[in-house]
Amino acid sequence: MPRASHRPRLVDVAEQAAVSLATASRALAGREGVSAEVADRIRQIAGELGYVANPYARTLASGATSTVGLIVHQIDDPYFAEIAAGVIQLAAERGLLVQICQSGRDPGYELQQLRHLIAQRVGIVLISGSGYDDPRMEAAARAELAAFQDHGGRAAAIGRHALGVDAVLPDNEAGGHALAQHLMDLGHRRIAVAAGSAGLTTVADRLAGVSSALRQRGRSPADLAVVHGDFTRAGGRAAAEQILNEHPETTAIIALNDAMAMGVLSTLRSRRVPVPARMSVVGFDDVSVAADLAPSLTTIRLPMTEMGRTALTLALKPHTTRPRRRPTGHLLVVRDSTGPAPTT
Amino acid sequence: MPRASHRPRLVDVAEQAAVSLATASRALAGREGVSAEVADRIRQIAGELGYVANPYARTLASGATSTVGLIVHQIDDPYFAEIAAGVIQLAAERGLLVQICQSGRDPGYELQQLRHLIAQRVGIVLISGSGYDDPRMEAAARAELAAFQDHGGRAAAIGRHALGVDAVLPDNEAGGHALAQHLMDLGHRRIAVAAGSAGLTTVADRLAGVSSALRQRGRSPADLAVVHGDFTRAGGRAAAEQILNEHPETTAIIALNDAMAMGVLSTLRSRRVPVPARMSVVGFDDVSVAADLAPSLTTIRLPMTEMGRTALTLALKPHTTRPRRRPTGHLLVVRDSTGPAPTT
DNA sequence: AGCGCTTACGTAAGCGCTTACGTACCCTAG
DNA sequence: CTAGGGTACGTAAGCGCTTACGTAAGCGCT
Repeated sequence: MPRASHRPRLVDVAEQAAVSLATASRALAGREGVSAEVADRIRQIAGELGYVANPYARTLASGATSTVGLIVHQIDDPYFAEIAAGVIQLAAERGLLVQICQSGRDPGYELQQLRHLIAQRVGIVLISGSGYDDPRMEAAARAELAAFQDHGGRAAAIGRHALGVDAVLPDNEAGGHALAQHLMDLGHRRIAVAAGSAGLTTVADRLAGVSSALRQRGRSPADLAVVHGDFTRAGGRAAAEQILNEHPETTAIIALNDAMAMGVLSTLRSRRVPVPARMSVVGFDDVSVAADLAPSLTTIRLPMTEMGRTALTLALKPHTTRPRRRPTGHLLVVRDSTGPAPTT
Repeated sequence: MPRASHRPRLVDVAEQAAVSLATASRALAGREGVSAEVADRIRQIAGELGYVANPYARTLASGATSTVGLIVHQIDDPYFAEIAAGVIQLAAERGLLVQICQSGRDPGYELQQLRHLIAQRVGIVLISGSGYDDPRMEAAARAELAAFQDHGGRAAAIGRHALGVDAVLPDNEAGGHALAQHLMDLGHRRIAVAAGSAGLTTVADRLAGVSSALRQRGRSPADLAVVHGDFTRAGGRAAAEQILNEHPETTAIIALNDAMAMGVLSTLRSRRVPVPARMSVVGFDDVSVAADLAPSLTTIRLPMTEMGRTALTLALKPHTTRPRRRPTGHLLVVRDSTGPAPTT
């Protein structure tokens, strides 16, 4: 491990300014108890010396951390990359550092990462990505976060409601509803869903929205062909294969995220199923490539970058007993992957 | 700022084990000078207590940092996201933490981020993304890194040769060469290049490869229509427009990264130019979506995740006077976006 | 028996900050 | 003129670790 180096220390600044350590510290922290002239002089000297406080010493002495830990499923998934971009942006504006961990969609490993971050004394934990339908794990994470907050830490979640912390909540159900409605408006009656792993709450919520839309139109959700797979492009490809084989009458596929939608489009292309002439496809999230696909993807837009910023904003506010909730809103973006149901 | 909390400290472990602080520290660090039985007892007690060393205290005392700072242009660009994934993976295996900064492709801001990371006492700096054709900035960054390494820090770069530090170097020139060759093999004679900003060394290198391939076949690189734009999808769209307007005889477009290639495809689609029947398109990088585009993209595969891992691996090795260089290798991946030149 | 060497551990001095408390000094009120 | 209360600063005690150095015991050797 490398060894940190001989940068100017606070003593150097204090010496130059002919004041004590305490005064220098107060002046640079902008705390009161220092006359304006002295404070100015100290700040100027610090600037000239290129003094930057050693965060390790500062944290050790004060107990106050300025790093935020961010847990994502996979950083190279555009959904999480965009969230991370938002978090990093805002953190940079606030002079905070961001540490990123990948959980790989494994609840056990996620819990481990969470503990690791807390043990590393980050001040803020941001946990993003769908929750898991695994009461033990969720309870453990919840307990961990509660203890963390009891000891002065702050936490916020993105896309998970069951953690007992402030949360940014995408309009999963409403979005699913809007997608199904859009397809029914186009005359589709045989709709299939390419859903992510059954154990993810995001999948359940989006699916619930789809079902409720069907019910609203007097149609039985039981008619819906739901195929589960990984919440990835590969999962989408597999799901599409299965749908084409087992439900050949399908005229529209709802993929529960854009990654799966891309996989679905990929399979349809190789199977020479024209989109949207023969099959309509919709996604969810509106990752930035969605607009550039061929055909461009009809989907639900979620403001991912914004969501990252909001989560950090929440975490920077003081802890409240009742967790705050910030719904994201959503927007149906109609592009070229959807069209009227084939009349055959 | 939150306040860190009452976790077990090393004294607690030492007390329980009835040994001194020093012995406990040594035992947990696995250093010698402790008998096997005592060391075992200490480790066991630490485990029971859930003891995790306070990294701030540890760093302050030892001067050894275990965080690595990673600078990327944009984390939500798949190229960088995949690199980051590799870095984070390996860091997790090694028990290191990763701090990510975005430079937004602005050399000035990048330099600022670099200084910030160093001031924050990270032990390792990883700097990724194309270099800039701005001697002042590059020299400043180089100087900053040299000073950092002189003081015991470690640094590595990904895709930049001029920083005087260990570097992972994508086969930019060879890749460009291979792309041009592939297109010429298909009979294309009117080739245009959708290039990123002229100030990026990556752009220059890839372009040089293209030119050399032309020269090798006895053709003048002057014939090549080169259009510069942002190294993004939007830049690709704009470049394609310009190529279609100003060089209508073009039958193949080389986009110098996949993002631009996606923009190019997008424009071609909206202008109803069939790919590859009327126009072939190639990209560079092979980001994971490239295979799922319509048509799937012929491109040069770079092992981004691997590159991230390699860069960190280099940085974990001791400093050498002569910077190490690790070429990445490359692979031409032929997919559906390229075909024979139209015979008209 | 005495010497030096090694091994296993303890003692204590920091690392560079923050901050509770102490102490001058000045101002105002009585 | 002094008591009381600010204000502006200094003193010093940590924060939780690491590590140079000290020490005592055990060993083999002459």
